[in-house]
Amino acid sequence: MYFLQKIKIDLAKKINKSIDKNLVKAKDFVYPPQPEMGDITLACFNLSKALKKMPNKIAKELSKKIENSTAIGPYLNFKLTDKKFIYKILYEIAQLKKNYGKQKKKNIKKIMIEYCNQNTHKSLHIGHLRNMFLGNSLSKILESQGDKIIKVSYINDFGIHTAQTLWAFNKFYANAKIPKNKGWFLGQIYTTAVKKIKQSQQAKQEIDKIMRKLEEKSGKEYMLWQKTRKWSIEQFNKIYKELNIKLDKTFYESEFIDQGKKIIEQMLRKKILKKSQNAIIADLRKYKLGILVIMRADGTSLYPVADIPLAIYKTKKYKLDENIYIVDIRQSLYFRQLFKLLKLLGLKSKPKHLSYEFVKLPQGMMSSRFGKVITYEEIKEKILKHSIKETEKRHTNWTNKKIEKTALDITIAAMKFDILKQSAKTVITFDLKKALKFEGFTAPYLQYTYARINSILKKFHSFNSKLSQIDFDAMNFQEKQLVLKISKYPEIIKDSAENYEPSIIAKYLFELSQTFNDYYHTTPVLRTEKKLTIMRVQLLKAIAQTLKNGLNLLGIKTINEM
RNA sequence: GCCCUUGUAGUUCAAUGGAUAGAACGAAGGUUUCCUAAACCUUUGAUGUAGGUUCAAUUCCCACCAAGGGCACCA
Repeated sequence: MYFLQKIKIDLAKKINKSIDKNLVKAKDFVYPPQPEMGDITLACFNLSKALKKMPNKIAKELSKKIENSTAIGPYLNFKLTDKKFIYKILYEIAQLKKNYGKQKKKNIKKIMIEYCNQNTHKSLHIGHLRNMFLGNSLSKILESQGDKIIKVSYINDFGIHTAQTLWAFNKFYANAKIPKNKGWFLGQIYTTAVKKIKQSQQAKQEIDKIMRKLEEKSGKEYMLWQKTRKWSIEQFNKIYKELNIKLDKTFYESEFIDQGKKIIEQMLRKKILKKSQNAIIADLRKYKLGILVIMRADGTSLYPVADIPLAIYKTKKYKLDENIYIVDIRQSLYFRQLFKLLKLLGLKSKPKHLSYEFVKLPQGMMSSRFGKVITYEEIKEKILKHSIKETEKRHTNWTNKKIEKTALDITIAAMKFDILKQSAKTVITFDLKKALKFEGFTAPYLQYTYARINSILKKFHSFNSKLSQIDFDAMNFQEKQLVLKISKYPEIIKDSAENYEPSIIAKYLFELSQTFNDYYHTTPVLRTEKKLTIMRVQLLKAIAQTLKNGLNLLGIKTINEM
């Protein structure tokens, strides 16, 4: 257990003893709005009812009985940052290093997280990035809390969109020169397809025909599908590598269709599904979940045909405690319908749709179906270009290779942070102009803070001083505030995991950096008395470690020099 | 029509019923013989409207206004 948590438990015990009732819990302690008020606080309003006393009076009485506490109105404030506290926190971090913030569990759960659900034959855009970044970060965060996480992706390589792209490919790009980035090229074709379909009378029939060929796995169309499918998958793998996203397993829709069709037959016999207007549907109106179409009137498959067998396969093969789907909120009705069908089938699993809001552009909604997207490639190239320029400006003596490597790390970090800093529950308005800003609440700001600390630590040549010999009495107010801030890190991670919100970590790391940068400007670390240098270096090490650990949970690399 | 979100500073976002509603960007001004100025400091400015519950409401409830999303053959 982390030291701050221990302190809260101890304090709660002391207070409960003093009032002779078991009313206060560790989690009742919060932090005062102003650091001068104290390090931790208990609001006495809730005690007021149980003790039948004015909250101000309770606070005042308690402050007399409990050491290091003062009452301000109804609040009972405590000072924590004494020598022992500082030592304990810095010791914890120095011992645990990259494990600082992690939790251990007795009952380890096996949780599958499905994300990175891309469509082949379509553009990969900023909306998909939100999915990837969230999934990547959440798996790391949940893993840090002691559970076993299996990261999987599910590629939709079989929907009608593939037939649409193939249709446009044959019609308008048959003789086109195929560029290097073939996956991106397919995205462009898809956009063309959507436009041309609107203008063409026979398009729908022709596309339906292709779709049937794909279901039959025959003909030139199927061959072309196989070839182009690979283009997309290669593109995805390249992007995952670039973004440092690692998956344990990838499922493909096309691999579950045949199995799905058999299950659909069974479900028809069990009357879970029925025929209506030649299509196969699930009538879920009595559960207030409307109607879900499973198979089209022409006999071709829709998405539940693969989703149902996949869910069964996952649960049985992996023996999951939890099965989490990270998917756009616009599919929340669909997931409720899917989960209901799984339940009707008797599948004992705990599926969870972890939704997040979509990404829009300043001009409005983004939609690959209407060709209004910013692709991954576009964003990356623009930010990278800017990043290279900024890096060159600062390091005229660096080699091109070093500049490019650093600039790429900054670029990926900037993209990830820009998305993750915002709560998953809110719509993101993605503004490329703002994404090119490397100041303020951005990844480069955090990376820069880390690089600065690193630069000091590099210049410090160790005296090999023991933590227990360091004079922490010499710590000033700002330094104590920094220690207090890093002591909160483990509970920030816990909070972020419980709420599935990487944004909590992003905000915390930013605040920590702000406090540090302010400190940096006021206080010399190396050019001062030796004993102060030793003490400050120790503090800096702890801050750097905390920044590194936190950024790692967001999937962001720290940079030693920038 | 039914269901679900969301309205906070010029803009983009915080604040899980608690102390003076915080940041960032923008705008205006300032800091470099001093460990990286991708930094720091100062100024500027906001809870859609009208009620209710509460000792206390940005937060909970109701109505209205506004925006967005989902709802039978896209995923």
